[in-house]
Amino acid sequence: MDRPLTDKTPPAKTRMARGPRERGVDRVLKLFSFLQSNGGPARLAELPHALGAPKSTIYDLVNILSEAGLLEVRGKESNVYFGKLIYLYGASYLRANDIVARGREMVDALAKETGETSELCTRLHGKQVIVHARPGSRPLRISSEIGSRIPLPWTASGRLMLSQTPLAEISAILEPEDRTMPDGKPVDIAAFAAECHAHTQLPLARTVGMISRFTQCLAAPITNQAGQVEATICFVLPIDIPEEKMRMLEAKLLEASEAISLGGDALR
Amino acid sequence: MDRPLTDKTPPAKTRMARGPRERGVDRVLKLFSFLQSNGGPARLAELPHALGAPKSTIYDLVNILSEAGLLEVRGKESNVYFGKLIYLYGASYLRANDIVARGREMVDALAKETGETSELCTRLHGKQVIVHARPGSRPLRISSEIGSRIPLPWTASGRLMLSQTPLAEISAILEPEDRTMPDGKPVDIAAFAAECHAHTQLPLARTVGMISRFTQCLAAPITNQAGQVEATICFVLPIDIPEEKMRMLEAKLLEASEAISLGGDALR
DNA sequence: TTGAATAGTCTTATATATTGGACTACTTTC
DNA sequence: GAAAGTAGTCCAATATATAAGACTATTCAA
Repeated sequence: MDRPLTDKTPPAKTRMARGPRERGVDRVLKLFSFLQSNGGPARLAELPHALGAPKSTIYDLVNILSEAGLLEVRGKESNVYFGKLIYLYGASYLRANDIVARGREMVDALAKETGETSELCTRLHGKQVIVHARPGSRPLRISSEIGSRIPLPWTASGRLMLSQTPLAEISAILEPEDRTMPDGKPVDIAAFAAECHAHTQLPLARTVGMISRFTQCLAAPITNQAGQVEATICFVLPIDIPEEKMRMLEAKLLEASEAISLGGDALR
Repeated sequence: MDRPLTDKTPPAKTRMARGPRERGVDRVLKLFSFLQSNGGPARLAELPHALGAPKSTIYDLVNILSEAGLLEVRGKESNVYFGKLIYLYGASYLRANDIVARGREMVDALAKETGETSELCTRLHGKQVIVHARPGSRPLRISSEIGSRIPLPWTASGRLMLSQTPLAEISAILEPEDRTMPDGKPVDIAAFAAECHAHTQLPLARTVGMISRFTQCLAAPITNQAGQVEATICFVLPIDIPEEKMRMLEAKLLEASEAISLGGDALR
């Protein structure tokens, strides 16, 4: 959905170390996180420095993880990246979450049908994550990398995903880093929460020129059986789209949203 | 490719514990492995018993992992399964390994075009793994779950994936559990290695009635830039397929194999 | 309601994983 | 070929994560 100013996935937060030694599991989480934000393989020898971790620890853990298949180490440069096994686990996730599976297909269909960039988003802590995206057929491609994370207040989807969340919880969810708008202004949490809650009755959300001056975003919720917003589908559009086409896209999106959502229609 | 007698993914091996306490990382690996072989969410309270691990450890680790997003804990039953983040990491793997990405597409295309069940396989230790599969249009569907693991000696793909591997290494790769054929007979490693090496010159591999009496498998290698067999594409077919159609399928498969492989054509 | 079973939390001790750093092996540079 | 740098291995010490188990909370049955 709404697109980031930069495609570079931000470094991503992990729990702070509380002493001179750090848990193996935490090191692994940071390693994964680093690899993803790196966007590709990293040299094994670089990792200790990049992660602020001792050489011995990293060499040990990479050994274990690559032996298991979660990581792969390649070439004489010892390039480290995610391995087959993690891919298979990801596939298991997909099989178990058909909302996501069906959402993906819907995104593809919408993009193909309308020619507009379409995305499937979810929430991870205080950010939305682009889970799947299909660029439209416009000459100027507005693309966001899969996996890129954007603070919830920056996006239309974010408002939908928090539409059922009470103020206090919203406040708890948003990390300090998620409380600044793209233009640098701080987020007024109360006002933001109000915007979110407005969408309890209003399935479509729209933000205009929020992340980029020249784009707008139109989003619809996908709800699970319990009626909670689990994900959103959205279009990323140029701001100057004709009124009529806009209507059409809104209709399509609503239709898609209803087709995928699993009932309990809290958002009508 | 070749299909398993049972769809149930086997428990999968992990490094043995060497004392009264076990490393956190190892517990995590076992947990992941268990979840996958379980085929779906498991109750949190069951996990300590299922993994032979202390309650406190598992509760602790699941907390960390679910907070990170690698696992998700749902409902009042506390059902534990893979989370969004692991899916995103899997997607990163896919982006970095376009052999797999293109192989998937090819499998879909082949299945659609020929109506036969088609699969993409890789190797993980002594087993092959089905990375992607598309069932054919036959009334009797021969399906293998994505992620299911089959000992290399049971499959045509296995022979291709070991075609460049020296006997000693093959012997090291095959775990005890991978050295028994479906009918219970032990694998003659030397003979098996010879079969594998035969495929250095011969791109197509075929096994008839090996896993199931009524099916055969036809496989072709996918090589990386270094000319190593990284994966295979294959058809799973009934044994009684007409000679003529067989020829056609062989041609298709060869063509596909050449289209995807990244050169260094060690296998001609 | 009581009782029993199941699920989850918290604390404390000790077995060991993490760490620093010395050492080796390998590359690159001059 | 020597020197300097880079990559990887190995070992021993101690900070702490794992584990045991007591405890609390919740669910279910009668």
